[in-house]
Amino acid sequence: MKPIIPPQNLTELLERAHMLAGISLAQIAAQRGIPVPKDLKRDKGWVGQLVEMELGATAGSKPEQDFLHLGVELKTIPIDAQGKPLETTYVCVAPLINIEGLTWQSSLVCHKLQRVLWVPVEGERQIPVGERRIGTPILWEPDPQELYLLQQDWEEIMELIALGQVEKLTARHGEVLQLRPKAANSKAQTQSIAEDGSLKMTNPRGFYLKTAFTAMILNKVFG
DNA sequence: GGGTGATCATAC
DNA sequence: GTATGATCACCC
Repeated sequence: MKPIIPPQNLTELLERAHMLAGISLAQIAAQRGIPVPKDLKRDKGWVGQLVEMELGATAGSKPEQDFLHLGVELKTIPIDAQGKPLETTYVCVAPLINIEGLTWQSSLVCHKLQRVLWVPVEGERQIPVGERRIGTPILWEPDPQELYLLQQDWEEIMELIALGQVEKLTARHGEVLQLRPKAANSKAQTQSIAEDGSLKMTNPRGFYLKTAFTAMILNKVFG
């Protein structure tokens, strides 16, 4: 088994990612001596962590980019036979308190999305997990219009959070970026801002990219 | 069928 | 609880 060392530079990372194109998840898992789950119901992060490992991402639970030294965030994305995303893409947890002075440019969303290596993976449930193949990787940096859309949504959502309206926010807010629950379950609680400016408890939220947005990103290369 | 809200595993 | 990795599954 070859040791997995973090890629030294961007070129090396891209080379590794391109070598995975067309490979099945079972092939990679076998190399690593990792069992393939029968489905992802209880292994929702399995594909992502397998690819992370294979590409030499720094393991850990830090709120940082996967390849900090390269300024790259890694995202696997499940796609259907047409190459369309099957799921929204989780970005990061949403800050609900101590957000005075927080700007788009200083936000975690902005930082993480500065440069993303998208690794498409067949994700239709009818395909056995092990038989699902990895697709062509896409290194993406948001263009001015994409940045504009992201910033608009982020500012609208954060404004409502700051005003104590987090409970009124739904996944329907935002054109490309949405806020949704991100927790062990609906009973999980964290601090948030109340309408009178004091603190209250609410279900933790996370930022997600909507599928129409990620579909556009993938299509820029596909077509 | 698609999208929103809910949930799963794991490390610390 | 918070953070990582996300997909599940129910309701419209």
